[in-house]
Amino acid sequence: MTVRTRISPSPTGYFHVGGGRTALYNWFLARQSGGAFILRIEDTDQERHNEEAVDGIRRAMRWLGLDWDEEYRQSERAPVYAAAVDRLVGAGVVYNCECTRDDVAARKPPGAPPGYDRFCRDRGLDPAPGRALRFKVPLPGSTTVQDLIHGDVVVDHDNIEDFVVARADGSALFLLANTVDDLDAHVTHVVRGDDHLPNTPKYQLLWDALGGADLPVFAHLPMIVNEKRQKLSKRRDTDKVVMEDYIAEGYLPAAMRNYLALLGWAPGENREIVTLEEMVAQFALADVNSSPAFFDVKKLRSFNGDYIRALSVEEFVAASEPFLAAGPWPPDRFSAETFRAIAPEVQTRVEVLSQVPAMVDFLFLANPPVDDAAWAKVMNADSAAPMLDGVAERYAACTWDADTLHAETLAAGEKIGLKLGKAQAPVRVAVTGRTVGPPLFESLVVLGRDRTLERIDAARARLS
RNA sequence: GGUCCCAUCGUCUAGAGGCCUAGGACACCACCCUCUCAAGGUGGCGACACGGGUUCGAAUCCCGUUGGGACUGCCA
Repeated sequence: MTVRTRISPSPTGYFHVGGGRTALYNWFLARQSGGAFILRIEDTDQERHNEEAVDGIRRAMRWLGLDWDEEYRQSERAPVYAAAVDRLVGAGVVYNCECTRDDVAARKPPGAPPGYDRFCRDRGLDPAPGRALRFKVPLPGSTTVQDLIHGDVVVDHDNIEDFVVARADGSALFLLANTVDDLDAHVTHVVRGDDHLPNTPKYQLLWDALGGADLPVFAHLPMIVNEKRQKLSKRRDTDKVVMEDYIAEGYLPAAMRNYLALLGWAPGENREIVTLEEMVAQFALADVNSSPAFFDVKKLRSFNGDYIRALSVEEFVAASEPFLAAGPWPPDRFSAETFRAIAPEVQTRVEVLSQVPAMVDFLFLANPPVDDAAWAKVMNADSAAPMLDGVAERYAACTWDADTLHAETLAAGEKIGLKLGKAQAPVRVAVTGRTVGPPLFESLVVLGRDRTLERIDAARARLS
């Protein structure tokens, strides 16, 4: 039996990191077995879905490096669902219901549990406008979900309401469309968030009613949660949930993939940074945890830093390009060659690519802004002035390489009783505008003698 | 409220009854390296929710308690 897995996002907003992990696991399963991975856009709710989101899903999936073999849109499959509804009607497992939410609530004593009270179950209502179709949950009975992650979950039918299968206008609801699609597409593994676990008995009931043979294998993934241990949601956690935001911030797909894969699964042998190939080879649903995992952006950043440092300089330069293109300098002042010269120093100093421009802006801005706090901290007239005077004189005449600049700066500092650590600070602020940044002497080499001297003069003038 | 799920350092996890004095990673702290900041190196802090069983032996199995979460739409 060939493995067939699917990811079935609903295009109501941008692609979610939780969806990313679900997609990743499904993709692992398909790729490790030569099976198929299906993208199914669940847009049966015409009201809420939006087309831009569909593109966003595809973009995010491609960015993650997840390719799919088949793609479906539920909105294009209405006739298939209509046929399924007919089969259910024919089998006598559904009934028409005219109750509104308010009707049901009015019938119940205050404080009673919500859920449909099966009022219309035996009324034998004919189809008519305003009447939805409900599934007649077999009573008595119980359904067992055999879940690879949670084990056997048994639910008594008394606790399953007669859920709506088709709207009054005849259109299919999530549960029906979802089940029919899995049946039609011969999906073998349903791997999704465990927020769907309570739906699964209904899914199984429908599967049987539709004449499905072997059920798919189920694996309900633990939720990815926020610091309050609530499931990550677009509304509550907008700042950390949207995949596109991470793309924009300069995370590497490989780092995101690796981090996501580790949320609920571990490759073993105390290893964390693992290649895609290793993950595909070693991933197993049986090894997935059952408890929720906090989405820790700090750890993600750390992973990203690791991945950035593992890049070759050429790869780093290429990955930085879009962020450089959006830098705060006029485009004509940017030089790829200059960036390439300092790139190895930048590479060990950023955790996300969006930090790159600020590391090198002093090279491409005519007048880099001077940070006020930095200026206040190191530009005290007593030592800064003589220091700047000293290096100005020495830099004007010396050989322009890092070793010489290092020696000259050291000497200028010693002359006024400063160690290099203290001595370099005013020079750094004068030239780069900041107290921190890439190594000073390498930076000066790349900047060039003329501009270095100009900036030292300007700072010196401002000092007096 | 009802149903269901979950419970190892702050966080992600290793752990399938003796290998556990509970391992790794992120974060944090200290030190080393060092022109700043990083990176790198070394070390440190830090957990089996609680109570009962079962067993010669339990983080691991069972029951209960407590605590968290999901679901509870003619949304998906």
